[in-house]
Amino acid sequence: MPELPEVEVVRRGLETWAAGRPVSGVEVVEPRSTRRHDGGAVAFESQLPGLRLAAPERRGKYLWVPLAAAGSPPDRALVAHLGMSGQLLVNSPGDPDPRHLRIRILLEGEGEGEGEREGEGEGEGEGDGREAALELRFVDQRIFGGLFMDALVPASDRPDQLVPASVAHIARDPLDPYFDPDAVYQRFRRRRTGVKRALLDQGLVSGIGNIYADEALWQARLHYARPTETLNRSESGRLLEAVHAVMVQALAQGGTSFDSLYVNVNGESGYFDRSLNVYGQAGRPCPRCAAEGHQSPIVKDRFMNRSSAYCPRCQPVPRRARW
DNA sequence: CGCAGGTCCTGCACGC
DNA sequence: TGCGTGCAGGACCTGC
Repeated sequence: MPELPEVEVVRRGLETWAAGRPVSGVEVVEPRSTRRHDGGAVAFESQLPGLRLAAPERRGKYLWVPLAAAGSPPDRALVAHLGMSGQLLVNSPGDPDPRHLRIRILLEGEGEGEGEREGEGEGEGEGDGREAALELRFVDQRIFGGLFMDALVPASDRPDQLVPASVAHIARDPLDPYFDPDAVYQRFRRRRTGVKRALLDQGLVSGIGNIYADEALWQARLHYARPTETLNRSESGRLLEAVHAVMVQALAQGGTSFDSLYVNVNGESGYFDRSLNVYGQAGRPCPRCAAEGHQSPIVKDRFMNRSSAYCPRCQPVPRRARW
């Protein structure tokens, strides 16, 4: 499941392979994957070609590529959300289609102005690959994700920054240079909900999904049902630092190479195999308690239609709880 | 058949 | 009464 670190890996891959290229063609294979585009698949296919991709940006789990018409600065963006199972892949146009291909976007080579096509450029020319056409593919088994275009508007807190209108309600994430932990703490105090709900609310802090929420809560030794208004400043700070640490670690381990013609987004980063302390670990001993000589198996609860894993010993249920 | 979960949408309960 | 806001839960979707 792509969370912030996985999306950041995709952003970097796009920056390397796609930025600077003009779109020369679009095929929407699955219309539901463009359901958030105004006008749907037909409009998407007709509006995107001819625009040039600028440097990709990200906020939380949202990724966007500013789009510019020839001779103009970007005023809109191609927005991507990977949902539960989305991938963005960069391929050569002739490569065989993957199983759940939903959208393909043909990108011209860099540098060349007009579409110079000379036979199949399959094995010829080569160079550094910058001149060859590429195919950007959106692959998504469950169709929770999608691609759409949207106007760029000034960010509410920093009018010099542009964000897609549909992303304006998403809070800054813990890796954002302008992320403000104290402002989040103030909002925790005003809320009347449990801390895990708050962590998953993308309008409060963005980029956190179910897996990293559980991991960060474990790291900060907080139970998921702890009422946010009872957190003190140091607990809030500890929690947000834990979220940051979990994301940085995942990025370091999941940021596998994208020096091949393949943008890695499969969500199977090494992080999932090696570093999970509670998520998916039900029944196994809590690593922290084990290190202290105690045997304390991880518990899995059903909660807000999701699983929540925690250690009952070092993350005890609070006296007052908000589920 | 139930489970996996990110986001949008709906509806409810407030307070003014 | 009406409106805005905050919060909770369901719908969406497919493969195992």
